[in-house]
Amino acid sequence: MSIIPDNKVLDKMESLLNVASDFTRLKILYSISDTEKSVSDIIKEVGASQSLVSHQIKVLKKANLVTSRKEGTRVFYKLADEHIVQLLNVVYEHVTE
Amino acid sequence: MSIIPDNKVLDKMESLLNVASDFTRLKILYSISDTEKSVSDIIKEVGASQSLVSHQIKVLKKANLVTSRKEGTRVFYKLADEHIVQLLNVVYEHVTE
DNA sequence: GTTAAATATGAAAGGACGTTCATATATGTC
DNA sequence: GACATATATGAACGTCCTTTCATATTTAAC
Repeated sequence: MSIIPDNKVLDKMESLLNVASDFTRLKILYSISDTEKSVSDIIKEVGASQSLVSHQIKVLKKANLVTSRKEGTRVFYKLADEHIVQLLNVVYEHVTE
Repeated sequence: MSIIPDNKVLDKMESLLNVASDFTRLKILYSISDTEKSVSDIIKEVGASQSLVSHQIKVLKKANLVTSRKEGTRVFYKLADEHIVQLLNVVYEHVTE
């Protein structure tokens, strides 16, 4: 793995890491890591304001880290794929030794 | 993994991801992922200015992602541990499908 | 159609961050 | 000591981002 990936790949890597590197967004990702959850459930579990959670979910959605499903007035979100969990795990392992 | 880690752990995760989520720093990490390299070698391989590379190495060092060894006027840097490579790999896999 | 609940959006403030430029420090050589 | 090379540091500028506040949109119930 001695070769530096080309700029296009590095750009995408930077974006993904950037999206993941936020306190609130990390909480949201963990909160929906086992099951899909509605926004109000996420708000309760994460303990942040409605507006903040909504804004950050939008960031996660735009980066394709989460997918959504609408049901009445509620919107359910879940992780887009298993890579996210792997990423969280690797980082978790690193910081907890 | 349904439970959200406590704030102390999340803070550390946020920091690690933050440090990793930069174009120049990613390049530096890749550049020393196989062997230790001197700053001047890193500068050549990464293609950034001396000042920028030095500043960003400092960030990596402060976050304990790299370790250094001095030899005369030169300073050699290498990755601090294998978790970093794992992190890069997971992210790389994700963005290249 | 009004009201209430759930979610999304826009603007604005404040701080953090990447980069450049200039300069400093350290080490080796003559 | 003077000089050259390698690396580090500090200040400054512009830009991006997180968060809050206020408001809009959507859907269901009555």
